[in-house]
Amino acid sequence: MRVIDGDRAPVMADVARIAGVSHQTVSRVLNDHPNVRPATRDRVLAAIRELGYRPNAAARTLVTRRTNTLGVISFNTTLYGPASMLYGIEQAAKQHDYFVTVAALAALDRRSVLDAVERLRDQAVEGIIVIAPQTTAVGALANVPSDVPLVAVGCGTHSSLASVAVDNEGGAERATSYLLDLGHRTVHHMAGPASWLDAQEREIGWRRTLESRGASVPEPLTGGDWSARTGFELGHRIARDPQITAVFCANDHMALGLLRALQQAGRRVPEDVSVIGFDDIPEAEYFGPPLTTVRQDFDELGRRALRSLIQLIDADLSGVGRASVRVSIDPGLVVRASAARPAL
Amino acid sequence: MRVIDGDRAPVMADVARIAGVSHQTVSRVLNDHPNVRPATRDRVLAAIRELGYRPNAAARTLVTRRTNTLGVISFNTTLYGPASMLYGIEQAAKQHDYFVTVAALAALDRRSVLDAVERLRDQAVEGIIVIAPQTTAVGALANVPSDVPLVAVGCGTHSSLASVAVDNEGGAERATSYLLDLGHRTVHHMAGPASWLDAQEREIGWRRTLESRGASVPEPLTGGDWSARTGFELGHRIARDPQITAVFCANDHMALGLLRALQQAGRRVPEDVSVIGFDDIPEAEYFGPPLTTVRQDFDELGRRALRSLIQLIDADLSGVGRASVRVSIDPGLVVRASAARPAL
DNA sequence: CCCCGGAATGTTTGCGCTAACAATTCTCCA
DNA sequence: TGGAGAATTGTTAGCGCAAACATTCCGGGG
Repeated sequence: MRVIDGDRAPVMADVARIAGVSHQTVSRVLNDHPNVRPATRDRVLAAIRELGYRPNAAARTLVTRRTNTLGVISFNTTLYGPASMLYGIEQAAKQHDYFVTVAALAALDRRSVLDAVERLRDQAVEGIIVIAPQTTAVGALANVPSDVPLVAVGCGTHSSLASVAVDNEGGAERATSYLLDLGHRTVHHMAGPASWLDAQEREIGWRRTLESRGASVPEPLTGGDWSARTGFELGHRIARDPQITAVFCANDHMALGLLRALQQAGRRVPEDVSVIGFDDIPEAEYFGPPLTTVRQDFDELGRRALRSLIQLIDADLSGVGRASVRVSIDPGLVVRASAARPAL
Repeated sequence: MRVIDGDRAPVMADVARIAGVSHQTVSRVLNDHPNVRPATRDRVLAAIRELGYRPNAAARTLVTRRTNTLGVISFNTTLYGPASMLYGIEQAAKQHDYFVTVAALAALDRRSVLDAVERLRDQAVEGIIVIAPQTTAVGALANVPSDVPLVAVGCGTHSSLASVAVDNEGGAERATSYLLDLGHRTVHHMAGPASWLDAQEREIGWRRTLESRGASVPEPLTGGDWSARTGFELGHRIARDPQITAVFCANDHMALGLLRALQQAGRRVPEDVSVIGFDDIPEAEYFGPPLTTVRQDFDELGRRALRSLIQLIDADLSGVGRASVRVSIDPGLVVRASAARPAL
């Protein structure tokens, strides 16, 4: 018996004593077992309320071997995309009675990713969602021991992992076609960081569209890192080239930088240059001018990822072999004011 | 004995058997106890590696009564501020060997906040950080049973809670003074949502500055919800009023909306109207024109909150009474191109 | 040479819970 | 009215670990 006995948190046995039943009956009430007389159940519930009893999660986990916890690994939760996905994941997890613990990645190398996985496994998460859309990360993930279900979200659909992603190529194609349809001879591309799958896929979609439409394929502008800053820097190059009439940017932030660079150079959007982004961040509508862009539903992406993960977990629990989940979501073009027919 | 005995995860006893020691010695090695002969330690570590042994967190928690887990409650992790704070918190938590589980708030009422707290307590978190800067949330928090340490971050410093926050009044004062110093007769204010403490405090700082400098205090523009959209809508009103030469916006996103509205109305920034924001989001530098704004270091805010929380937890553990932590961080003005002297 | 004291290791106990099994009550019909 | 069988409740046995206590080992001083 402890010294400070009075303020020890109540345990199941305490509840049982008050309710005049065995602790097992308390357990049955808590776990919604059938075959508990309603009157008994009520007595137990009353005792629980009276004591402010709260089941000990660790003890339960120890015997059931379930933690009801999922892990989310994310590179930079500060970006709009990852932040939204995390939000969607948490919302959905709550509904499925799972907790979500996050592991932010300090860097992107193989090592950091595996460390994060280890960290989460130490905490005995039942499954992991990875928001780390870089080739290195996806590569590292292939090495993860398969005893923990794992879903990659927004990491392209080409990897061998279970994954949920937007159809980047399709989105890029839509944007590029739209510009071509407006009458532009060709479309330039401000690419995202080469190490990101999304960037690669968007570039592929753009290139493929130009080729299939018989348009010339200009050298894409590389070196961007998704930020407005690099969009601005690369934008200067675009602003200097009067040949360029249409640009498809790999994301909205870079598009913002480009708009700024064009404005500074005195080139009007969309009269002189048409610009299309990717993501549809909430601010895109208020850029100058409002940005035409490809919409990604990050929230939905997160929810879908969560659902896939739970499928995987349930399959594991019931001993069924895992079906390799692979979900692709179709992005839509949001037409606003930054793209128009070219001047003659 | 279980049917599937072969692939059961190894436990401490397995390691002990392989290393030829007792399970307690394994425990000692794991917990860095002194008085373990180096040779023994090596044998144990080798056995651990060989088996791929991983301690069972639940079992350890059951006996130590420590989960090494912290909870973060956040309203909308999609916003730049909360997302950054969450990031800072997680980074810091990792260093202190804590896990972070998040609970996103579906709504802002008292009930949702308390539900989130309950959820986290069910998971036996050792402490909670709340990122929910609304009056209602803070009010609800006052009702939380005090057996779990709790720190509010970015929720103003006026509540009775332990808190870490930016000096909103100071920041607002800095922005307002700057505009006044440029020669504007007065400064208008596009306020944030009235239910947010930050919004209230920024408005107070703005008002106090005008009063102390003897400038007239115009009616603030209300109804904003931090979004570019509402900034745009309220912006129309500003654009129509030729008297207005300077506006202090409660945050950068609303400032973006305002810039757009002014541009649409043909009013130039900063020649006709000066605009200052609050937050310094990464994009602010690339607005048209680059936004002069008050910088909040969200990352640092998150780290500080975490440190405060850990102090609280340690105080609890060692039985010392909790000192009421209250940290205030000084925001700085970032001068860019959206504010200038008024036209004569 | 023996014994003492600390270093190193082992044994036992219990954390709070659920599963498995055992025991006790009801029901309902022959 | 007496059971058979179901419904309800109780008892026991771990889950995997760390703390408390018990034991063994070892080196050096008397």
